[in-house]
Amino acid sequence: MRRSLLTWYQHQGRDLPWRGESDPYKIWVSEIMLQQTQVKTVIPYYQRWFKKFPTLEELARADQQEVLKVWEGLGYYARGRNLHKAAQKIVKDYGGIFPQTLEQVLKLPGIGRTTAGGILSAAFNQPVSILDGNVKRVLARLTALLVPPNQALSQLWQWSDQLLDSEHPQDFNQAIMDLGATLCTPKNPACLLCPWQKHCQSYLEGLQNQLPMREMTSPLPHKNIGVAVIWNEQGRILIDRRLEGGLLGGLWEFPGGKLEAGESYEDCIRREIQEELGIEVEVGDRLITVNHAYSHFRITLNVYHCRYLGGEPQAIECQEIRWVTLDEIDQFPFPKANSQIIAALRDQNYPRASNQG
DNA sequence: GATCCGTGGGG
DNA sequence: TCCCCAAGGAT
Repeated sequence: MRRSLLTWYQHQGRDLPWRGESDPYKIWVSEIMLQQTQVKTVIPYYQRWFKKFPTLEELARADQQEVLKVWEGLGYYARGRNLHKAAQKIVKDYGGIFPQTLEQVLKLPGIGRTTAGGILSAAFNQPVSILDGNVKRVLARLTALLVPPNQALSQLWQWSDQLLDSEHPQDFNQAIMDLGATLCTPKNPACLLCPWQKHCQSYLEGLQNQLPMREMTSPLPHKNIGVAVIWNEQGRILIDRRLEGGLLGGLWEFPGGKLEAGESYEDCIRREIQEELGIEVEVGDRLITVNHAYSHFRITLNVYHCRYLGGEPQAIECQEIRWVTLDEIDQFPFPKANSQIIAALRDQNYPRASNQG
């Protein structure tokens, strides 16, 4: 059974930029980028990353803002922040040499059991099992698991451990992930091409399109947000850097906040700007409305041009604030929903600028 | 153990 | 348009 998978992998495995790579730094970066993120999305970010941070030492020396700028658009920004923190820890604790024991690797921020197994098997051919989304799906189908995978994690880890080819852990882990990504897909699995067809309980029972069982999901709540593009008399815009811990931590944004019951967007924006920045603004024309879905809620950004009236801007509910021109704004990492606001500002501003000469 | 944490693409 | 889900980890 292991042999049939490895033979399939030898002929049908994907050719990916990090395959055959022996530098643990490069393996590590690929594993972090691939968390909850498809290969196609990762590849351009992966290439760009090493132009900016060719070595682990250069990553450790970088400023967090540079790291987040390269990560901009990839999402789950704690991954980028943790990559940076872990690089500094590796330089400090291990002399810049990526650690090679499971215990040490698991202590690095952003690395859990699956990522640790992925790194140790891919970089050092160590027999450490993994349980990513692909493996969960493959094993759930293989065994015809009758509960959602996340309700049977200890069982799935046992199966992953038992199946792992201890003679070829590097290729085996890559192979089972490729199987899940290319044949044993979430919808319409290509069972006729599968090397494990004869071993697959779901296929034998005709259940491959019913399994794995779905996880329980609750409907996403929706929030309406008032957002301010605050202009001063020099034609600069006020942006703020979000607090470290939570959603989009460390990224820049246009200030604003949640609309309260019975409140107009004008009132909301004046209130939020006073609370967060301690300044007064006049709310003007609506610039754009942006709908965006995060992983656990949806928002509508109602964006208004505002005029700065007075008060000294203070970083009350953020890390930092800055007045910037539209030309400078590209230097700062912004979340995706905000990039639509920037695009709208450009569209609107260029004709204005040309009219003014 | 349940929640939080982004974004893009497919059906 | 809407829902699903993708190389998960931290709290």
